[in-house]
Amino acid sequence: MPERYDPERVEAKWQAVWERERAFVSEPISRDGVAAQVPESPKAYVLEMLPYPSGEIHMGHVKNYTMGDVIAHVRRRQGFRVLHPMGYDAFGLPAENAAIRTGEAPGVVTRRNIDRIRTQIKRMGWALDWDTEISTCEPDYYRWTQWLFLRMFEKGLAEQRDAAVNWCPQDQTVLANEQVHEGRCERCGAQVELRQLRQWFLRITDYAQALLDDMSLLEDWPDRVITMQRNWIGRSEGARVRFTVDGSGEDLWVFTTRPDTLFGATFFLLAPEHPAVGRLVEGRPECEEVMDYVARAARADMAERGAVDKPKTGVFTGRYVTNPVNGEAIAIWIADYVLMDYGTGAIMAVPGHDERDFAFARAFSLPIVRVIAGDGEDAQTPLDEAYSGPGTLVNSQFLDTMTVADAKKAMADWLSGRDLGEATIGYRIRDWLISRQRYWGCPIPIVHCADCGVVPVPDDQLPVLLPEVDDYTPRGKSPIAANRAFVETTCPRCGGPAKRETDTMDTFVDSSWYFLRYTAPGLSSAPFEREVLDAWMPVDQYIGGVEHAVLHLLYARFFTKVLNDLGLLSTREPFNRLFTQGMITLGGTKMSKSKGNTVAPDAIVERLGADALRLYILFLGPPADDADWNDSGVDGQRRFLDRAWRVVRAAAAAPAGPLPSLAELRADPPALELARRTEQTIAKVAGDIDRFSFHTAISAIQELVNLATKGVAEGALGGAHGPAALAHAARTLASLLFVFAPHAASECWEALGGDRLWVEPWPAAAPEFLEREHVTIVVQVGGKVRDRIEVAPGMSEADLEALALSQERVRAAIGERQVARVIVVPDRLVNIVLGGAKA
RNA sequence: GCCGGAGUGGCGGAAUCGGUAGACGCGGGGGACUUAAAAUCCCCGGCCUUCGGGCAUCCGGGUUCGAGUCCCGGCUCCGGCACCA
Repeated sequence: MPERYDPERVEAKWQAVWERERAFVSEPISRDGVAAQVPESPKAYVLEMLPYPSGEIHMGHVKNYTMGDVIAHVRRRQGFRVLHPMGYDAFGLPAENAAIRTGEAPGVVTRRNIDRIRTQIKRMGWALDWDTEISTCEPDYYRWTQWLFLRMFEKGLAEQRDAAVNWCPQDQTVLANEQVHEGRCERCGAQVELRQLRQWFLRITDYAQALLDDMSLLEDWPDRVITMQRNWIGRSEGARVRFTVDGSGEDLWVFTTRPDTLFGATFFLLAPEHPAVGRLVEGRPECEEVMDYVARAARADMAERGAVDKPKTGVFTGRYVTNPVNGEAIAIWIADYVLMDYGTGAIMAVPGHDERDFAFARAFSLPIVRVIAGDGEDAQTPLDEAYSGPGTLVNSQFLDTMTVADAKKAMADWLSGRDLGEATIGYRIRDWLISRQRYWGCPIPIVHCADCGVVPVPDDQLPVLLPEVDDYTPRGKSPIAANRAFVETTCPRCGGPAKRETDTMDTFVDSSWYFLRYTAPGLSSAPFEREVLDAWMPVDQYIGGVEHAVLHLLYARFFTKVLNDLGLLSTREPFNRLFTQGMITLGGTKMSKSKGNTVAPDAIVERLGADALRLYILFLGPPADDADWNDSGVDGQRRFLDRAWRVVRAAAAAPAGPLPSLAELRADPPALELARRTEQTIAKVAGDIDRFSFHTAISAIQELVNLATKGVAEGALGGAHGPAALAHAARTLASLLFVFAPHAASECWEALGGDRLWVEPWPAAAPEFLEREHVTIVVQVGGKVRDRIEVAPGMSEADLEALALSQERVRAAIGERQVARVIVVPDRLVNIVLGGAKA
């Protein structure tokens, strides 16, 4: 064994061994022409979110994949069959934007980037099954994305419809609701506009309740992700109420969570985008002013329009609706604070009990009526602000004197009895808009025929290949629309001339099912096989960034439920346990290439090795928290590997047999101490990894190394059993360290005479060594620590009390005062509670 | 505004069930080895102190023999959503 640890040589050596011996392949995997056999052993599907192949891995990837690697290694050595795959989320805007700049095809850019990122991933030494590698931009993958889209189309879950949608003027494409933050495109930051367009949607709203209900099936997800999804789905209980327009008799429906306040509805509001607006004002004197307001609302960007503190604006239509409960005619106004995409786009305004309606009523001098009386209020108490607290109904005929809760129910019953409405549930979540007017994505497998309408491409004509184009610049429609050979086709149904759909799919569609394809990479007959899929799903441990809480993590849950309903797989939820990691920052701010404040993993690996980086990234702190990068911290982990190496080297230089029994070791206290610490470390590391406390697991290994180092340096391990204890400590050290620093540990293991550490059973602590020889009893007087005494474990309470009271320092602390009580916690402490002065 | 989370040395953090606050690491100081340096190893590092001890886990209360940990009230910071009827 060389005197110095050389990471460059050692890491290259073991990476070559793993590749040559195909150390981390999984079974079963579906392959063409091969019948898969499901082994008996329990399974562990360990998955990290797949990377976008930008060409460079970053510290977030290092953290993500290293955590997964630890779990996968431990599970494998615990006897599980493990699936730990890797792939690339390869469609998307960055490659396309690069293509627009350079003229190079996105596919060329992407495949080159994949080659680069694969090299970097391999250099980290993660135990991945490279046989299952997938890339979402390849036809053998997106063929099945199209196939799944068609299954949804058949079930009415994919549909094309006109809607007011988010348009990003920078990226020249529509966006899903989930991809807009504070009125801005989450990708480029441009202010999003609303446009009325015909687009493809997946009906995720059909699954809103299931997405809430099935949260109970999840074994371990972070609270905040659950909360974010719950808020995003935004369930609220209320009622639908039908109002009828005076004159035309047209029905306008509203959704309200407060049907109890219906007698307080003094006016009626429509969103500017509401389809009834044009009809209402057509040919009326208000028409011009109303259409002008509508046009202005359409131009305003979403962030501005949505500002909470913005003064209320609106315009009167000159029309009225009848309030169904009291027959009153109330004015219809248009107001931009009413949103077309929530509820029905129309609301009954109850200014007495809704803050926004109150502000609107004040701004336009509309009537305000009290229908709820809070504590100490009655029907006449004036309202200087909207009251939304608890109380009893007033000015509300048959609801008067009821509580709010009772009145909600009574009104819902009253409405449904007269066919004027019903209790219903509203959701905030909107259908998932998946069409994109961009090039580098999965083509939507649909043909538009003048005679047959929207026609799905038959399965046997898949994949619809993404065609070559000359210019990737988006101009409001997908660049592939310019390729006539692609667009002009024949209708699969009638054989007549037809045009292909030219929108591509949101890349989040690609990543909504990739974790299923890992069980059948390259299978040409189906996206996956149910038997093999069921042998792996659900993912046992999923790890990734929290930024996907209401994007990928919601979409993947939706897909899984749809596929379950289609009978394609058995599980209702894709990810049984989820861990969301914190960011690695530099100087407290997010690392970003554009700001130039990044630390490249490559450079660290080159200087100190992958193992030091892997250790450091996990040692930084609790992995769920953000953590700040510190160069000298990695140096510290490199030094730790050197210390571990020296301990192993000392052990290898003095070969010894197995660890003697506890009884034999008692004759050699330094050896016994090391043996005990070794077993304690085994117990602690396993427990810490189970609770994702990698940094304390590494600390424990460091403590073991420190103790062994000290023993070697001081020559304390020269006794009868010293060499055996040292050898045992060194072997255990390598065994535990392996899951964090697999290269160095494999080399150490080999030097100690071991073979293939990655298949070596995970160590179990010998219980007899975990029992302590003696325990420190803390002696408190009046709750303050006054002394510490060493005793054998298991000493009786009476003996402990007597011993504590006999201590000189304790007696001094008690002084002249009286002992009122003595609390004894066996093996831990004695607390002497004092009363007053001695009589 | 609503929802979620967090406040512990110079720094990252530990204390898993209410029982020794500060493990492990970084940085700092001292020592050994060396002609010297690097590397390595060892030791010391919360604050105050009349050297008895006193005070210390964001602040103020409370429960308890005992609180970083539990309860109530505040402050600060981070994240998510936000005119959602």
